[in-house]
Amino acid sequence: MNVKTLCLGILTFGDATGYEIKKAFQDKLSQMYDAGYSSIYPALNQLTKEGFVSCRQEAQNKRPDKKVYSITTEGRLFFIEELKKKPAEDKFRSEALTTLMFAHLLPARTTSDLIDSLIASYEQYIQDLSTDCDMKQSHSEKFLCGMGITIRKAAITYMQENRHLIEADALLSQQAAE
Amino acid sequence: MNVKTLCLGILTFGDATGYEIKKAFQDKLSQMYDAGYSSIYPALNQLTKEGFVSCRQEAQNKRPDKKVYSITTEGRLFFIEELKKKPAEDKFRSEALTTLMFAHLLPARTTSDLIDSLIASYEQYIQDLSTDCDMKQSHSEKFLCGMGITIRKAAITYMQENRHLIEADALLSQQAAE
DNA sequence: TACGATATATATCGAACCGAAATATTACGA
DNA sequence: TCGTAATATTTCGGTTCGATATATATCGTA
Repeated sequence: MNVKTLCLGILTFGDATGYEIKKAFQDKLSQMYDAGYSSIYPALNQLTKEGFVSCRQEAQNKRPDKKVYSITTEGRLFFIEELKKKPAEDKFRSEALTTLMFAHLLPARTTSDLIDSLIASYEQYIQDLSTDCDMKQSHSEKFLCGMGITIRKAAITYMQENRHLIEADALLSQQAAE
Repeated sequence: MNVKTLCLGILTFGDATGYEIKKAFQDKLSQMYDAGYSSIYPALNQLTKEGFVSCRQEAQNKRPDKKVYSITTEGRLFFIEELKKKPAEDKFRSEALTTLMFAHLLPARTTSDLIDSLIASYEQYIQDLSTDCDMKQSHSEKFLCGMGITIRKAAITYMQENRHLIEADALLSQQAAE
């Protein structure tokens, strides 16, 4: 599973331009998989060469030509085969939480501020997602959306209940330094 | 924040070889940030050129020379400056959950099996982490470890309580097709 | 004892992916 | 009117990933 394959997957919902595919990544999948233009447009060119999508060019008045992509029968078959393959392990990367491993090198205040702003950004995320989530039509989308909210709520509660572990360390090492 | 910077960070805990740095990524940071040899070794070469680490070569009997890296004063200062920068947004990527967006293209059984094996892999992860977590010395490590466990537990509960949303859809579209 | 698996140790290739910028126009709100 | 957001595509450079190659020691087990 990669960006190329997922472009194909998004086209199973209907024809779309590269720009619209990028929006679909954000609307439908951003919780679980994101992709940028610099991955999507080259992917569409490759898929066209391979015969998995077809492309019709629509001229627009005073805008760049719109290229509308459709999935072909071969593309559909290929995508379903890819779906059946064992998915890769989930990946999570957080620079903010990584920073906490080096709390001993920073002033105690910085550590606390970092946790505060991490909690704040998660709360913001939950708020944005909650309004989105109600508007979703399909059950799958609601499921994924709710998953994103649940995970972040659990993370916030955990941070609030356990931040003292890290903050105590930071204070101690600061006192030792003084 | 990137692999290069984090190699520097790991060296603040003490001298290490590339191989040992890889292990430190797994032991200390795997929850939050992972890196492979193909990122670490070139990073160490660059850091050496830039004067942020020094390298002493230790000959070993019948094994390749061991290159032990130490962080320099400039390296330490540079790392602390990097730590102060605003961290990038957290990133999460799950091919398994992404697959669920295309449940309508797969037989209903496959969807259920997918959720089952996702729950199983999270449970395995929690078990592995729990034993690790008790052995951790520093509070920061315990904090991050606990975070990983908490998030996955929340995800499992959510999936168990809401999987029917997706599974009902899959059954319906299958009946419609028959 | 022989065999396979695991651990130590480094290097590198190609592919995938990301972030940012360039380009050009319309539409909308302050 | 001025700036910002939306529509739409392309591309550059840098980062990262996955896989493979090389070489040896050690440990368990059949």
